[in-house]
Amino acid sequence: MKKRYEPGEIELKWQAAWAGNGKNIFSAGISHEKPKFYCLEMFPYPSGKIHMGHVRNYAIGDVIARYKRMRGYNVLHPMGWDAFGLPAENAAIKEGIHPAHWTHENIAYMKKQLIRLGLSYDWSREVATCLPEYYKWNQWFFIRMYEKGLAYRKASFVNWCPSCSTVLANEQVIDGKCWRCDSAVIQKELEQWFLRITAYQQELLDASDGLAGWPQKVVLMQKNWIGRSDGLEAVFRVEGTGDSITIFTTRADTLFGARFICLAPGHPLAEKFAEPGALAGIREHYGKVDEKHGLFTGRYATNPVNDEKIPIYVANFVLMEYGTGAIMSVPAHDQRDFEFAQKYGLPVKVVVTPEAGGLVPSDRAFEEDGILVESGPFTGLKSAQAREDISAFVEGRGMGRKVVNYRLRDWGISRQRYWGTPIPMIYCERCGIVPVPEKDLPVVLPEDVKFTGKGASPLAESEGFLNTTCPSCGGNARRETDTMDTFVDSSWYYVRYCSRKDEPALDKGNIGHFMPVDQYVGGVEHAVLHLLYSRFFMRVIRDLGLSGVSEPFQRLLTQGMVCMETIRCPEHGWLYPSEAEGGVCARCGRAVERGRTEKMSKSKRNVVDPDHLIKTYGADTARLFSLFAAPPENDLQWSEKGVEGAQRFIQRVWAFVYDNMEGLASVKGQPPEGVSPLLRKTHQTIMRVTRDIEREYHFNTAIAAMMELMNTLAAAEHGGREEQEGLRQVRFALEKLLLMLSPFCPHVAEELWEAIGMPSSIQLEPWPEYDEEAAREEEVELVVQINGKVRAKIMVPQGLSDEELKGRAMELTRIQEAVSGRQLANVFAVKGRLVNIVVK
RNA sequence: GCCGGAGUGGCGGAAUUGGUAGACGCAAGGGACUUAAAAUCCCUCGGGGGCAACCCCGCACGGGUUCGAAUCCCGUCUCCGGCACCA
Repeated sequence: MKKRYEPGEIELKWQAAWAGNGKNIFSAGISHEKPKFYCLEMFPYPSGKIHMGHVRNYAIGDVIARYKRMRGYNVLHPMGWDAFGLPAENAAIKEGIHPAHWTHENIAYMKKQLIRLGLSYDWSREVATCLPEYYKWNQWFFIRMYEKGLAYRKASFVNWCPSCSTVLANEQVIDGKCWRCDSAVIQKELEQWFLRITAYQQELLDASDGLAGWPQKVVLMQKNWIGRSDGLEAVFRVEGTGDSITIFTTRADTLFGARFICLAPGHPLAEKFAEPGALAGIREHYGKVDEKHGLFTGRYATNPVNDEKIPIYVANFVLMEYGTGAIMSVPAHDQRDFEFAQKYGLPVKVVVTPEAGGLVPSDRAFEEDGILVESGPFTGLKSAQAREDISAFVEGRGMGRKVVNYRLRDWGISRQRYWGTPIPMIYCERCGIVPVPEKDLPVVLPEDVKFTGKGASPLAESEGFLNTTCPSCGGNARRETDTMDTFVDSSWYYVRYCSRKDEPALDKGNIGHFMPVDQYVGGVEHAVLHLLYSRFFMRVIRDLGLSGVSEPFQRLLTQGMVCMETIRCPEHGWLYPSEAEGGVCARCGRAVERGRTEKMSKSKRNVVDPDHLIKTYGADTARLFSLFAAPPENDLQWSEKGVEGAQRFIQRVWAFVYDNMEGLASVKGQPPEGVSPLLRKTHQTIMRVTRDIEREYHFNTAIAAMMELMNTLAAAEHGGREEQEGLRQVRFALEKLLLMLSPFCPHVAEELWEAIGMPSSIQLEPWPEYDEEAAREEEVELVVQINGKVRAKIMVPQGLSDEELKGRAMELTRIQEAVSGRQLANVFAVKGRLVNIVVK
């Protein structure tokens, strides 16, 4: 053992040992002796290099995996690559590198980085979604779904990102902008393929409440995204045409207040009733959050509840995609209708008044529930009751029915790009749409394509790909040239991991053994994207008979972002820390401004390069700091000084072993016999660390507890060193410390374990047990309060009764003085460690 | 606007079945070792008062419940996240 701790050296040594010439000690197989534990982290997009967010995500997952292995589980801990996507294609356009080449190079580099971090993955299950043997199964799922009516094609207005030249799903539009590139999204009408996630909307919603191991925040976001609302569909007959308009409302209680009808510009009757030129004017404003625009059709409709005739308008703010594409407008009780009515001089009729009394405001809509007025036989009812009764009344007249609407839309998966899974469909002039037969899968991406970045997708220009024959009639046909949204790839990869690369992809036995994922770890940014799609896919997989599991992820941990201070030069903008040494800009010498702490990003230059970090401090330190600085679900503020502090702790452990080598060796294999503060502290630490890991993975406090044990150990070293029993205790404490440290800092734990003469890998050791009896303090500090204020602290023996504690407290001189001359009202004793004396 | 979550030292964070506020770490100050520096080790470290034993004030702010509140309840402010013409 060297005196100096050299992380680079020992980390490479142990990484090689773990990989063990092809026989990775972390590979998992089906086990009948051990319970399984499936630990999964979100796989990365191979963008080139890993970033600190990955380091944190994977450090968290690795501690869990290693901890569970020590606890006797058969741990499945795989890793792979979310390898399709736009950056590869953009690189092809810009630099002329083929996306496959670019992607595989990045994977090779990033895989080295992950191995260098000492992450305990089973690489025999590695997937890359861009490989035909992987995406074949995307196509297979697609065809199965097509057969079941879960995949279908339709024309609709879609979210279009002009910069990415592709369609985006609703979930991928953030604040009206593209989730990838931030460009403003526009609406465009296109034919595309959809997956019918809405077939599972109610099941997904119902099951949400069962996601006990998920952050409630994420569950809530999913529920809101599905957005169930219960209401009434009511039929309004159009005067003199024989047409009728069905509207959807959640406020049947306001039906008597309906003053006009609004149709979406895309509604069939809007086209029938409105003059085309004027309608086009309204359509221009459709889907935009701006002023309301309306057009009177000249027609009137009859309110089914009181036969009142009200005018029909076309309005830009009514969405065709939700409900029926038509609404009744109640300006008194809906702010949007109120604004519309104001603009077009339409009447307002109040039908609900505040329950507490008082007037309905005249400058805005009164949207709350209340008491009905001027509502015929329903006048006087409360809103909730009126909704029921009016709905029943309309239903009874055969003019409507109660319905449930959802905000969730089907998932549009067509992407007009090359680097994705080809949608396995063929268009035949004679037979129409024909799926590619299973024996012809995969439909492989052609290699010989040009990436110009202009015009249509490269696939549409590849003659060899485009032209094919119809599987059904053998005639000329052409292929679908759109590829799948890459979220399809990631919706089932956790199922693929259940089988090794050399095993069949969807093996029921393997899936049955390992699914569901016991612990999933990743960023909260996927709360409604990937996580909802995966829950949908898992149900499809279940309904295809491949698994009995409905929920893919038993427990979910969403880790916070990695943040760092930003630095700005008034002239040169954002600076890297290295460009601002001494608080001045390296280029112009002006004083820099220290900005707020924000998520690490290249554009703000507040990034730390993992390669550099590992080179300087080693993987163990990088891991330790990532886990120590904050609990996993919080944002983490990166701090170079904090990293040094983490390394200092490792060095202290190292130096302690080095300095005490002889003594430690002399008592090898001799367990301690006596009791001592050090032994007590050791048992207490095992208790705390175990509890902190089990309880919500609070690694920061677990590490703090280990630091405390190290502090105690360092202090104990000086006393009684000659004595053999003392040495036995020191060795005992140290062994336990190394065991507990090993999931966090596996390399240094392994090295020191070997140094103190342990014959086999620390990875194979069980997690240490604690003895509650041995952890108990002989004496406790008794806090004595008077009227809730601390007035004394004394040491008393463990286990005194409440009465004895009160006695001990009362006999203290200080307490006597404070109490004398006042009336004793009450005395409380709490948990054997606090006495509160109440005096008046 | 609606729905969530959070406000604790100079900083990251501990302490929640109501019971010693500030564990652990960082920064800062002082000291030891050294020719010197680094490293290491020791001490101090929420604010105020006092020679001292000690006392007062402090968990965003204002109330309340309680013997006792960072923790429970009501109100206010600020910050963060999600949704956003979803009828």
